[in-house]
Amino acid sequence: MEEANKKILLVEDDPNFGAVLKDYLVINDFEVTLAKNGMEGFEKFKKDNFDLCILDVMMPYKDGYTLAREIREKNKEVPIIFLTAKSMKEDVLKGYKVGADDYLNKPFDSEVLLMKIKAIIQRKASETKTDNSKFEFQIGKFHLNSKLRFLTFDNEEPIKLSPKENELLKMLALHENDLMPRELALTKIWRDDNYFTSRSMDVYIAKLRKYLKQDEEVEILNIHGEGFRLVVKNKVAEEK
Amino acid sequence: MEEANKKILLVEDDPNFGAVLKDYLVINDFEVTLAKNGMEGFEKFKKDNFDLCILDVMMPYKDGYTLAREIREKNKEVPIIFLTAKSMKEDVLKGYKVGADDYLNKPFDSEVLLMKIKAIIQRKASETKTDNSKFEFQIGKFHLNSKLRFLTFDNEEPIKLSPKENELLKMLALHENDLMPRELALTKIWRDDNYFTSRSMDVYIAKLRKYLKQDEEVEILNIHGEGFRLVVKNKVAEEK
DNA sequence: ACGCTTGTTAATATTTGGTTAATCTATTCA
DNA sequence: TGAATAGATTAACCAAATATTAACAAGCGT
Repeated sequence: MEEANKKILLVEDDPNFGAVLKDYLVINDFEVTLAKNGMEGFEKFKKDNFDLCILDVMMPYKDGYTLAREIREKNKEVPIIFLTAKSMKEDVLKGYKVGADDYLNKPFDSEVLLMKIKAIIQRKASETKTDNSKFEFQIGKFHLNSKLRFLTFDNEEPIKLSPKENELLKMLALHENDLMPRELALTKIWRDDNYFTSRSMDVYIAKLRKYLKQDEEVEILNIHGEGFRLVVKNKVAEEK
Repeated sequence: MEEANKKILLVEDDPNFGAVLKDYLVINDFEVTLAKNGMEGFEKFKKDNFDLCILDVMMPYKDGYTLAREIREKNKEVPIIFLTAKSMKEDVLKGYKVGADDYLNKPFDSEVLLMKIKAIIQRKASETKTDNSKFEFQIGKFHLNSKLRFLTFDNEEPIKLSPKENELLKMLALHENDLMPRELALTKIWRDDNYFTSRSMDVYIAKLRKYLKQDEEVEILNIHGEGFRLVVKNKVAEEK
């Protein structure tokens, strides 16, 4: 996955402290949205997609717990860290009940916060990678299941695909009727772009063509010097 | 889901404190294994399947961080909480680097610990899809009762399955017609993923195939480099 | 100690996957 | 138009993964 900067929603009523903390996080490559109370925090939360929320507990209008509960209603996944000046037991317990991921007493060490943030975000990331997103494709009369590495034509016996065949066909399918740059497949699938991997890729293109020639409507065209194009007749490149 | 008691590995060198904490957790319906140093902790960890590890940082022979690192090598999922007397920043950072889920300074409030435990275990529970409750499966013309470890075909004499045969077949059945990753079975059933356990698993796959070949409709396919797939013909992988 | 079950390791065969080579065709551009 | 470069296709080859059977070791109840 592309390592876009992680977005953090920071809700803190003390403008000085808020600004300092925001700067610190920005310096550490996070994209930070600062809200100065619970109300504003919730509005901003609804308008964007955050990877993490850091909420001050004591705030006017709407305290951190209430905000956390509202956020949880919208999103049961997003990690929440509470900041509090008090270290009262009741508060800590309340925080965990609302579904906090962590808890930090002020004053706290900024490096510790940073570490917690990284730990939490990394944990989420490792959970998300079990996300197999899209793995089924219709290619003319063919059906590709790239998780099971099967290519099925009509009701015939499925063709077993090797990992490379599978990934290459999947990548072509993802660019159906559009250019699939050679370099893309080489860097993503072969993890190296040189003369030999390029020859290897040609071999795989040939294999795929052999499979696909059962269907008149489907073919892999070469775009000289650029890459390949999986053509499915009577269909046009679709936007996403 | 069956609320089996959650298993906690508690590693604490102070025998008094360890015993008290263990009792407290047992009273709160956890199943606690107490180890009095890092060595013992690791041995016990390898022998069982824990839902959570609570590690004291300062211990003779093998400190908490080292132990945590070893545990992480075996299992990247299990939550780890550190206990420490010191509240040195370096220690906290070190803990997070090793992959801690939380951090608690002694003396701490036992209720807070309990809350953290519950929060962490709940989080894991909602992530994991390892369904522990189901124990009866229809596999083509076979019926598997994984509690009694019986595999029945038609009205023939039931086949007794060994624990490993049973768990492996169950795991395949849970993924019927879908990929059952090799690594999943190895980490869950064999608790270790290396060359030898992998060979061992192959042996068990062969045994299961022998049992299953009575039914034409059922077979275990290999997906090279990925895992296995229990195929039941005239059925399709179901979405959830 | 004996037999039985269970699981691991070994030994060996087989299959699969991927790269490279060899040869041939197509495209580009000077 | 004819090198030079890019792509196509088939086959040879090697390494890694899997299959299968057998030998072996540990644990356990009798």
